[in-house]
Amino acid sequence: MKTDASTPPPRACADCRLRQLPCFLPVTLDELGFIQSCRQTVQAVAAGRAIIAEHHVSPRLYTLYAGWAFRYKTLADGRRQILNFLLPGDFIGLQGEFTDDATHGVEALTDTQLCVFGHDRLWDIFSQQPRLGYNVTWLCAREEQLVDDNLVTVGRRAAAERIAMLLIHLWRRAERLGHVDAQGAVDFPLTQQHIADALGLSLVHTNKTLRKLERIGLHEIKAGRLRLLELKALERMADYHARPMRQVPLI
Amino acid sequence: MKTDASTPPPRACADCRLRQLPCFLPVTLDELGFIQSCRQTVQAVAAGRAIIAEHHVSPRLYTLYAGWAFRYKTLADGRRQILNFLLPGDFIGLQGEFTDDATHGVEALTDTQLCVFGHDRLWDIFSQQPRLGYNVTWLCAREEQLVDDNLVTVGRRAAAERIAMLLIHLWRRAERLGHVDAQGAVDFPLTQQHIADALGLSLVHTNKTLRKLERIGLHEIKAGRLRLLELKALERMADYHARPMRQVPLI
DNA sequence: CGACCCTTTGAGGGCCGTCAAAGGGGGTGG
DNA sequence: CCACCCCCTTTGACGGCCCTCAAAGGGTCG
Repeated sequence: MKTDASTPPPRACADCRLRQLPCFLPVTLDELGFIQSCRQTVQAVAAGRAIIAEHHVSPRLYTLYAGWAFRYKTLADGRRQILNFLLPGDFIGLQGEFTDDATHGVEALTDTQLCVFGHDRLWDIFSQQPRLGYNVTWLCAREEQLVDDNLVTVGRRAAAERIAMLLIHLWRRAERLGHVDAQGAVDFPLTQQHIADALGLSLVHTNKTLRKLERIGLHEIKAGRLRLLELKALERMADYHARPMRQVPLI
Repeated sequence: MKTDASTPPPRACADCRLRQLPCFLPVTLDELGFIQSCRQTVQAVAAGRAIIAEHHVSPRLYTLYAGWAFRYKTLADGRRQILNFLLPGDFIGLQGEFTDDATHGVEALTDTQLCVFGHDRLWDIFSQQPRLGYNVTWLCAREEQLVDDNLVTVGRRAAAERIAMLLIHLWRRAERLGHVDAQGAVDFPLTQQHIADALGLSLVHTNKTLRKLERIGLHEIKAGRLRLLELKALERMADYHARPMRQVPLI
């Protein structure tokens, strides 16, 4: 039902468990071989450790194979903003390709497994496999959408609306990946501090608002798993509009 | 000194006034010819009119040739969030390529001139001119950075810090394009409502904060032009860190 | 000259931030 | 196996930043 973050990606991309999920675009055998030739190595990063350190340029690109991570930025005095969460299949490190100073950090939220690509292969992707280049752009545009959405949430929604939004959003992303169990629950590894940092709220107010939503029976977070008990009510509260699910690329 | 929004782009891309600016990456003659062959037509959009209507999928891509615009999203009850501002050279419409529902609107802030590309040419760019495909990704990643920065601002900065951030940011972008006059002023076509919508503030509070910064002499907005009188103080207030200026692609 | 948009200022209140402290749960070491 | 510790969660108190409501002033265009 879920991808085990302790199992590294298989040696052959053809055996990749992610690729077997219906939410990812199929690739040709040729493209698959090319992707595998780009894959430098495999790497495990433990929960709480940096995948890309803030203010450091990473010479690598990654595909998140298993586990959750997040992109973030911090101000000089320590205030932190989480930009978006990364789930299996997400591509990491593209921003570093086009700027001299690394702009944000990436941290593992759970234990993670990563497929590692040398950044010098990025140009090879575009020049040798145009369709994969197109897909890289696709992934980039898709990540920008996530940030767009989060910006609207942080800029214009009240605390309860923000939390409703985040819960629905993450639940849906986990659902796509087949992580929903028979009880309608998904793994939910965020602490309330993560939620606060993603939503532009304080920890205390995040806790009070979460408890309020839970008390009126909209959702339940128990033992690191999230269930949405009143999806419609949450969607109404957040002004959430489901997007049609569409296959996305996987590099 | 500034690009006149009433002058349409020249017939030949080789005569493009934007391309003569040092902030844009040079292209080969071959690429230039290709870009011109992709350019369907030219379009003027008056201040306040939609370039891409919210909730409509645009079958077109644009390069903003002259004038300012902005991307935004609105909630059902009318609350609006501006995601980022668009200045000459920015590429518009990429998100629409990869999702079924259009996710955001684009509105002209001033009178604008646009170069129009059919969206069916996007694939041609990747397949026939890999380097231009790479550049499209570059532009996409760069726009995401803008949204990242704005998200940090809205999520974690206080009102005065947000405003300082926006003023510096927009001034710098205009400077890159050579829009600074001898008095250190740039065109600044935003209303306070735009500033409020970009920063997640109310109009009233935006006004009061702007006046406060102006009263202590940090900046001046007069006759639609902005001057930064105390750049260092503004940067300290905003925790702003200048990024090295680097040439960017122009499609 | 009136209409409309944008700016400006005041008053009052509520949402959310900070400070403070206790409770719970899992891991580690004695 | 128990004790301790650390991290995360939870709750209360209080204050301030920012929101809403309201209304007047200025500039431009028809």
